Amino acid sequence: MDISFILDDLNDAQRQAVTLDESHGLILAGAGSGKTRVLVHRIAWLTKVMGYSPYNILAVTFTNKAANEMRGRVENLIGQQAGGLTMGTFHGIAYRILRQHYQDANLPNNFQILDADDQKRVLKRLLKAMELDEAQWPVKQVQAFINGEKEEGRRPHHIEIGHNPYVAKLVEIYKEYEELCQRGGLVDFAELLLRAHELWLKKPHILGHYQARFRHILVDEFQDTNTLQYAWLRVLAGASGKLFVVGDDDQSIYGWRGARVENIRQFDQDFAGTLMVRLEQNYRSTGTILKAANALISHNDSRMGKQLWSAGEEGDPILLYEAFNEFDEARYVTSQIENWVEQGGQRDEVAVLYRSNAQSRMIEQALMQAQIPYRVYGGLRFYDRAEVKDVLAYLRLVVNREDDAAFERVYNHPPRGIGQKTADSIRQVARDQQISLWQASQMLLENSLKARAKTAVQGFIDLIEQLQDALHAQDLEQQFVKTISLSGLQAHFEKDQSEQGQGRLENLDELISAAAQFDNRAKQQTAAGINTEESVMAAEDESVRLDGTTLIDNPEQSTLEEFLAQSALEAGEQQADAWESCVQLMTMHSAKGLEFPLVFMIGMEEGLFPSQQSQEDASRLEEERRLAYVGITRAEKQLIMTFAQRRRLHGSEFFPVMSRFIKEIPPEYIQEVRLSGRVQPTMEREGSAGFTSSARQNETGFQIGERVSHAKFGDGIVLNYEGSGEHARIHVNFTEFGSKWLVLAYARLEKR
DNA sequence: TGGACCAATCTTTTT
DNA sequence: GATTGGTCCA
Repeated sequence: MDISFILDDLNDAQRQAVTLDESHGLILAGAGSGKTRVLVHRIAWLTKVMGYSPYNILAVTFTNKAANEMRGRVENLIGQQAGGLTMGTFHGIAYRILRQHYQDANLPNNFQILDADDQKRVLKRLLKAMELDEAQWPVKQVQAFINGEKEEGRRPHHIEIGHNPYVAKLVEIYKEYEELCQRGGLVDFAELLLRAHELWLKKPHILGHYQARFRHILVDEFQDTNTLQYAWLRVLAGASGKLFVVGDDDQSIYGWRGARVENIRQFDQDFAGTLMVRLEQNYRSTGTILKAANALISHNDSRMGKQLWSAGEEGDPILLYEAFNEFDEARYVTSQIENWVEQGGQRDEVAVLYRSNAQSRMIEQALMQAQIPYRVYGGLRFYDRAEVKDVLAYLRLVVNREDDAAFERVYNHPPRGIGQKTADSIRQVARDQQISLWQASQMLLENSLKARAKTAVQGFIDLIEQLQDALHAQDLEQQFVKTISLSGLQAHFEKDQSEQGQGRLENLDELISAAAQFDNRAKQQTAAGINTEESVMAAEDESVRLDGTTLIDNPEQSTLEEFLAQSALEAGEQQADAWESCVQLMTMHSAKGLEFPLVFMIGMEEGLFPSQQSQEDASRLEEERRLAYVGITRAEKQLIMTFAQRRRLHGSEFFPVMSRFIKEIPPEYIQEVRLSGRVQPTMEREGSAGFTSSARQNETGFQIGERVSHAKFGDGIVLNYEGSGEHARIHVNFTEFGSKWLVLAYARLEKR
């Protein structure tokens, strides 16, 4: 058999990884070293050469995007056979397993997924019901605690309380939250994994099935796994399954959300007979960029060790620009992008990377002014939008009346006269009786409710019942159309003539067409069902079935339920103006896995990057350094770093120092930019437009050193001023209150 | 019930 | 400084 199509375009290290024998594999894949290629070719090798059925292979990723890309590339390589592979995110796969064995997992068959936002709302309500002060028990912290414990695999009874009353209370909340979710058939993200893990431990025959089935488990971005995911993989692999994990300890940047670099560092100790392969040849960046990256990351201790190299050109030095302030920084970035385009470059070949989202604003303004189209990554994605979630909540309630999270979201949205008091009494009854809000409403209807409230609540109950009837025997698209109109959401948003209201209506239309599309695909899948059935038969054990390819083809689940699950598990791409070539703006975190010919790293300053909060702790600082490493290695041809002498942040002025990460790059790879016609910093003042550097004009009417007085702060001396018009601000050192920046228009300063 | 006003907050984010 | 969440009032 001709296997050249699998091996021909691989380098030695890649080939070694792809052709590993029956052992565990740990592939240390540097940035741009072809890690996806190795995964894809490994799958081809296993199926075409080693003779494994696609049904014996599981490939796990963190994001849907990665899963989709892998599936596409495997299909290109091995064609139709790829359909039999089980591929997906940790959460997606856990979900399918729970669906398949919902009874054994002690879940109702219509259980719903609670996304992070829903979870927060549920917790908020719970804290209120438990009469806990929100200032003392911030929802965010409680949420982080519960998710953190779940991700460590701990239930409330596992947690060591000791004599800590604070922890004791958190555990109590965790416990109540758990009961609430169980009653409502609600499963949050961490719960998906934890339940699946517990299911395996409790039901050996189910575990045995999956262990027998998944002979080879491939994992992408292994450095990002948390404790639970690691345990999950370990249990699944069992004594005979083979793990093939690909990752890069130097690119571990999610420690703050539970990822453990230790998982990749200690892998070969936990899995005997692991063969390690290093992929160090980089196909992305110039020699200079790689050397700079290598030098930077070598400042971290406890690395597994890796040196990226390239057979390509050395390329241009990294450019370093010291801006006067953030305006100047943005202006410089913009002018460089204009140069790039003038010299024949494309706008979408350019990425501007920053540490925190707040930094995008300046760049956006400058790009807008220069009329350069751009796209900002991050922010709300489609299924996260409020109006979309509203519609989904109605449907969730139709599917599962016990879903309190959905009930809370829509019982009075759009407004239908169920006020605070009525809602409170419903919640009270629900809590006292340990029943759902839905049941509590019905109970209240039977006895104590004033006429007006009664009509309102009855109206809502009738609406949901009516919706259910209306949806019966309709296709998915019609179900959404009906829901949007009957719920009153349509009319509600139509009333809003603003741009925002119009946008919401458009999103609802978009949701309808997403539903139509999903339905079509579902029907196609069913039509091709014979094929699927055959392949399922090929699996070794029919006693427990897992449909590996899709969520479809589960007779107990309606298309609507499938759609609801998918919308929770895949928040959806945020729409981009696809037809226009855009400059890409994003955080360094979201840049991981991407590459661009021209990359800017802006705000390279102590306090910003590395961020203030990471300065003290050595391990967090190392993570920041890895983030810088990720940023640098995104660049293919040219890397430009900038920092500013002064920067306005959170409303006040700072004078930052250049980031240590720049100093950690040997100077021979860096070229400092000096602009010939640059305005002297002391002379430079920003007008209200922000990007003109005219000489200082004093529009304030005050002089530096002048004595002034303020109604609240008393007497002081003018230190400085800036801006003009209504943005003009003045810096005053008050005798009693110290120095403050005041907006001149509001301060009503008086001369003394 | 919605608008207006005030206070608190300000890494990074996928599922 | 800008956003967000909460509270207060017509």
